[in-house]
Amino acid sequence: MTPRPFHHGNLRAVLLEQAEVMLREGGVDGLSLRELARQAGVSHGAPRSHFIDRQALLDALAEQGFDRLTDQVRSALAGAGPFPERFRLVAHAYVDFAVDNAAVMELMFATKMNDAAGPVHAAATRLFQTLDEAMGPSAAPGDGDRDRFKLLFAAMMQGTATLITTHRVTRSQGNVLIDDATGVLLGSHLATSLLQP
Amino acid sequence: MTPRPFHHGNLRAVLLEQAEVMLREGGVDGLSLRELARQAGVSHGAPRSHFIDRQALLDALAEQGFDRLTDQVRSALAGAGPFPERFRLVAHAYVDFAVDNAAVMELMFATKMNDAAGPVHAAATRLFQTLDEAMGPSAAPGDGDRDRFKLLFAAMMQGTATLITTHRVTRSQGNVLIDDATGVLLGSHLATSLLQP
DNA sequence: CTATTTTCTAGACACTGCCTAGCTTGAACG
DNA sequence: CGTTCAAGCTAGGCAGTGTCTAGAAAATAG
Repeated sequence: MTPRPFHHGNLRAVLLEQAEVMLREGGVDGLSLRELARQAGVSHGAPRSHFIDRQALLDALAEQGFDRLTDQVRSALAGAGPFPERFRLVAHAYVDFAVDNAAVMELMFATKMNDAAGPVHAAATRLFQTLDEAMGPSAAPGDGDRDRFKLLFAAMMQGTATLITTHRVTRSQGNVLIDDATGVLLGSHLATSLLQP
Repeated sequence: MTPRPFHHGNLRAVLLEQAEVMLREGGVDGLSLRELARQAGVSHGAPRSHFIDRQALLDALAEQGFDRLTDQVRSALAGAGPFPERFRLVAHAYVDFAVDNAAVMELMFATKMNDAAGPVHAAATRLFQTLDEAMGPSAAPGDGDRDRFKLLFAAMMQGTATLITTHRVTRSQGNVLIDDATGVLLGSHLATSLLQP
């Protein structure tokens, strides 16, 4: 057996990758730093060089989650056509991510992540900016209706995702819910300024 | 010092009460069975007679949370006047609870609570039924629009609550959001069957 | 009064996160 | 090229946790 080199080389990346697997299988509680080190073939203290805390690991996972969700929304937006359809696609992309990554979503929207500073909140802000882009070019900066519409849309997606991941609603019911939500939102008076720029 | 009697008498109730205090102060992670036993003045194994698991304790707290939220919604409904106002009051009651009991809400809507059986899910169902009553008497059983409206309303409240508790939105922004949401929902075509029974 | 069941105690075990001291290695620098 | 130096890793230890067990104490039932 060739002994593993002392320096792993890219331990951090491996840990993050394995951590997400563990997260998916055993939830947040099932994520142990020591077990993670064991699977990576390093000593139990090794992860500390890359993540000062267990919470630091969770933060990194949450940040990664926000970035991936942002990418998913962006790519849904890339192949989007006429205007009302854009929101349907974005909403479905959002909820799809939430369903496929329920454990990560739980990290992303944990009350722990409350410090407005920090990379996690920054990643969340990036996601919000992407949602902003979905609404097309801003007519006037500080558009009140526009911001309120965005929050409404975000709340709708997040709420729907929660209802599905907590099994309060089936997946297909969730799809109907998304379509209803986007339909209702786009039919509201808050959307008029977006539809007629 | 008079020694505490061997039998505590109502340990379960005391544990639940103290657990909620600990939950509020230190979050889910800060809730320790041993510390709980210490505060109650019993041995570390005592809680096991009432909660087989740590998870069983969390389940009980979640169930209690659902019941309290249901009560809060009910009492908001009790003093409600004209129709459109009912939803505003219910939504505010819901979100108020979520803000004041963020840690408990996290338990209530954790992905762990996924078994459709069990008292937690039952308590959640009771909450949903209460939401149903908020819509007034059902015209026809199995009203599709009615159910879709209910889900839309639930998703809206839950999403708004999440946005606030995760500090993505301030409390006052949240209040605007709730009013916007109820306004938009009640102006939608899904609400027509409710407004004209 | 006795038998049984519930409630609690006390000890043990495996496991966890975190801290510390020290070894190994790659890289920077004179 | 040789020497520092910092980063990455090991290994041991500590306090704390959840869970299991055997058994004592008390309430309850017969």
